Amino acid sequence: MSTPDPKPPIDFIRAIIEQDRETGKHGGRIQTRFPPEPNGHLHIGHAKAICLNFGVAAEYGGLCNLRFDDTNPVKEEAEHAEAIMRDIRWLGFDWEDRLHYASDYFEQLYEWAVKLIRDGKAYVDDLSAEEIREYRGTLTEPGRESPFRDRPVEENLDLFERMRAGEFADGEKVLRAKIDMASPNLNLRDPVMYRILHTAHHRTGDKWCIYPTYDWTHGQSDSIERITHSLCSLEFENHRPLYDWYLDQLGIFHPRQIEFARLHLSYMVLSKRKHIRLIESGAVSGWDDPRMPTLAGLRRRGYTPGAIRTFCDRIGLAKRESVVDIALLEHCLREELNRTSPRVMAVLRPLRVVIENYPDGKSEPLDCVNNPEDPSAGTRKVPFSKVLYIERGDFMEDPPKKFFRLAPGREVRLRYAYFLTCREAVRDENGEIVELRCTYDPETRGGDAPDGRKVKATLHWVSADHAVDAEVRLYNHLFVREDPDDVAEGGDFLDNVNPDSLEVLTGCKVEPGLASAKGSDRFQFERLGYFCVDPVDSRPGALVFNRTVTLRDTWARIQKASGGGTKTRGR
RNA sequence: UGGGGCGUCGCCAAGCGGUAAGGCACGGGCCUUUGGAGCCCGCAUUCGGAGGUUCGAAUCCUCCCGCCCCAGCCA
Repeated sequence: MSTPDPKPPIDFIRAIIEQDRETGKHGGRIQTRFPPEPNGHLHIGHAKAICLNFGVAAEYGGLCNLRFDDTNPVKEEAEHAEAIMRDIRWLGFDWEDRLHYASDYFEQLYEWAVKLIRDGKAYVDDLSAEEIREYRGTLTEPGRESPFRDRPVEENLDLFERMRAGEFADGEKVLRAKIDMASPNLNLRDPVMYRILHTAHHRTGDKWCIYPTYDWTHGQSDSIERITHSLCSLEFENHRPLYDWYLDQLGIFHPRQIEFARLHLSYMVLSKRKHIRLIESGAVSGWDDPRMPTLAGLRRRGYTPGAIRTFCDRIGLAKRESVVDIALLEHCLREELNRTSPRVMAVLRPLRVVIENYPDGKSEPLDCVNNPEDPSAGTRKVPFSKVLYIERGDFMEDPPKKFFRLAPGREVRLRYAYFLTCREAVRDENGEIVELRCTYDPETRGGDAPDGRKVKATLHWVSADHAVDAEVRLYNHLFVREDPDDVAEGGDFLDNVNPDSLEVLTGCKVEPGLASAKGSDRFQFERLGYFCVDPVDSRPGALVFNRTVTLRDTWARIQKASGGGTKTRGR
């Protein structure tokens, strides 16, 4: 009662930052940055880094920059930078006027390189790429020094200037830092600082034909921007001594780099290289395919930025490589969608129902609640009539024990409408059930029986005469295994692509109010899941919905537990 | 048999010498006009393993085992 609330646990990075604030480091100033390379698209793994960097800055009264690490002109494009900015804004973050490019620092970097040469800390090397590799040594053997390592400073200066002037061909020379060819850390074995690339850059055009490597650029870029905490993923831990070396040689502002484990998700693949292969193999339609873990794909699928943000808050932050269960992401999604999505009725696999005792030609508007989680969402009218569609999976002629939906002779409730009793299943010449003959109880309008009798199930429905047709795309996990890389000898992650990851349903029947749905409108199709209008393929009169995520489905779990049984057709 | 990291419940993750938080998943119950939502309960005598220090160890020491990263003129 009177004991003060214990401080909620914070992650190790925030702990370091809080400590730095207390000790007054940098005068308490906090500055972070998100440093993407403008190639490829952002995915949910990047979202973790974005939420961390922008989140930390916001929490501690600091600032977060957006900086494009555009040091490799052969791989980068302006259009990717645009897509990345759009994705970050969509996620809900704002870098205001702090948009930077590593390429803005090329001139400064060049001057610093000259300084290192003057100080005898860098040299121009004529070795070829292959030779450099050979000279580097191995994990267990030290490397050998290049024969060009001890060139006089004046010669290095001259050569480096001529490299910049374009006198040499690609690959002919490089500038290397002179550190230690015997270091057990291979990054310190005279790393390359500049390579010759006669390639136009998306921002600097033809101004340069030598380009700084990432390792020579990153730390100084952070320094220039006065980044106090430079957060990056684990694989850069081995590079930290190199970044420290550069900063120390230059005697410039020294950010603190802290590494954390990047995100891995079950049933997903989070690497640019693999995403490209998925696209090129035709497994998915593109970067924004709703099955892709890219922010573009998730957005099109119907994910909300808020759900992704809370997911990033809940996965925690540590140095241990881990694989987060996709169920956690889906949980965060449902949590938000449940609160915010208007309910609507849609029948994906229609089964015709004729109510024999309902007057021909009559139709009545029934009151339906838009969102039981949000009274302010109000109600709407949905037309009811003699002929309806219900979900095929909601009827079974010979139901198993725990199935309590419709069956011959059984009474159920039609949501917001009436109690309905099945009298007969009508079959076609192939023996397939094509229609149900039913009766309703006029006393149960609205869904309650005056005599107090109960039913065990409530079904969604759509009036046949009023229904609007739609196409619905059902998505399942893109991979068939939790770890897509879990393949047989010589196999490939593409072998694990789920052949049923996309199921397209046409002739679905949705309630009439949906005719005007557009953009990326989100809905809960009652009893089925959350769906959104596909922002690229949907048209008025030719609606297309994407299933964002299913509702939790106890019945499906019961079926699965009891040995699978019938395939979950209706769900 | 070089260096750098990491090993706490099925999956994440707190914990930092005082006797294992929380979330997801899972199981059970209540409630319910969504088999949804909500509510309640359960779920690590044990922290990769083995020794040791200590009144007391997931936390300190030693050894061992396992996993990840590094030999791009990628980032």
